[in-house]
Amino acid sequence: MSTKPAVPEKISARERLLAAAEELFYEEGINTVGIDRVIERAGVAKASLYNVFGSKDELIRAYLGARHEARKERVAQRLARHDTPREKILALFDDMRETAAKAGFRGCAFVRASAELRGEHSVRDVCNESRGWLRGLFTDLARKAGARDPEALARQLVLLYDGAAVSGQMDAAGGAALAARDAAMLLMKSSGVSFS
Amino acid sequence: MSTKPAVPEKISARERLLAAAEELFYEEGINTVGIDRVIERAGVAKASLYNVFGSKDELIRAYLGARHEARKERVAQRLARHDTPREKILALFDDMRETAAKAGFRGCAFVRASAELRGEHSVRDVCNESRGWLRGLFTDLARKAGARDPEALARQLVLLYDGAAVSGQMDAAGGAALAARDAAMLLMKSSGVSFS
DNA sequence: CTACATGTAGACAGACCTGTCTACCTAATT
DNA sequence: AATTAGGTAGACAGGTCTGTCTACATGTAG
Repeated sequence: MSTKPAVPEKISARERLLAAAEELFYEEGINTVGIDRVIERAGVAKASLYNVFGSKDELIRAYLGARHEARKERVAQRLARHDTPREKILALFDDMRETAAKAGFRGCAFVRASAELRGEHSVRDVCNESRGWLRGLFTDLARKAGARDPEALARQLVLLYDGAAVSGQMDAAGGAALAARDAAMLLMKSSGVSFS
Repeated sequence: MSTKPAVPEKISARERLLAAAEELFYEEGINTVGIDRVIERAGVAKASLYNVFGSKDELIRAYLGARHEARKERVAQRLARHDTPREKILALFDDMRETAAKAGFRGCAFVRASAELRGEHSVRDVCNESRGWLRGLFTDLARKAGARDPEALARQLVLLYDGAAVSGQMDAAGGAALAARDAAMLLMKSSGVSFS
């Protein structure tokens, strides 16, 4: 292990490929976008893609995995800004509101990708991991918030969260995430979560 | 206008194509499935497809339009079984529960199709019509049920409805529509809908 | 009998897809 | 100085895609 350059200067082919895949796959769909367009936007040779990832499927998995990691990071930072579990739950809907308001929002990347897969597929594992993480997070927060039935409340909160993403993908009018936040407050109240 | 045969005996190429498109497009995606597989399953010549529909895009529009009409019909029949607006709203979630429980359920066909389109596309119009109809139906029922803010309640109910469809598409565990129904009851209660 | 609508079968064009391969280049480590 | 890791450029194979076209079959209306 010799000295590695502290500043790599050049962005590696892997990172440029992931960035290009992120833009193109999310915006236009994993089946619609071909390899050629990805390497063109990344400014990378085709051989590099196959050296690094081995196949398009693996590139898709890496793209979704990177999105999952990025969301975990972003959510963790946002949750750290709040103290009570109740506020943290609402913060998740605030995050969705900001995300869905951005230009180019097209809904949940995992739902979109899953819609394009035929039959069983290794890409589905990444989707399941992401969904499990989200549901677990809601369940954990619901329990800490003192909900009578944390699993049941979490399931309902996930419904609202997914619904807000779908509306952001399909409907021209915004505001779905805000409506979801309001509904989440009511459901928490009915579930016995105390109001500070 | 001469006498038309009362019993056509043979199913027209159009109907067989729509039936094949329904199965294949919904199950595997509109981009993934090629024309050749559709005409093979329909047992129809390629020229017939292009004589009747003119293009694959038009076939997709017809497929989604037929789904929209079928859902309107199915929902109308179910709503007719109930008297109060409150029960009719809950019946919509019962319908979703039954639909999502069927083998081969893959989520909302319009959301799935929309996820595969790149940029603006005439297929999106059919999706928007379907979503407008659903939201209008919820709004109408919410108003008749005496909700304080029918538009707001309808928006929340649509969130739950979409969320249930997403969960049915993505998650192995069922029961999402039932959770959505429970949440819908709570939201109605909070919105001032009287309990019979 | 004729004319027409509706259908079948399948070849074909032109484009795009994934994945492999050869040949070359550049910079850092040994 | 030599080696090696990582990258570029692009041709190529084999397949699939949409859409068009020709040629033929069948049944019904006038």
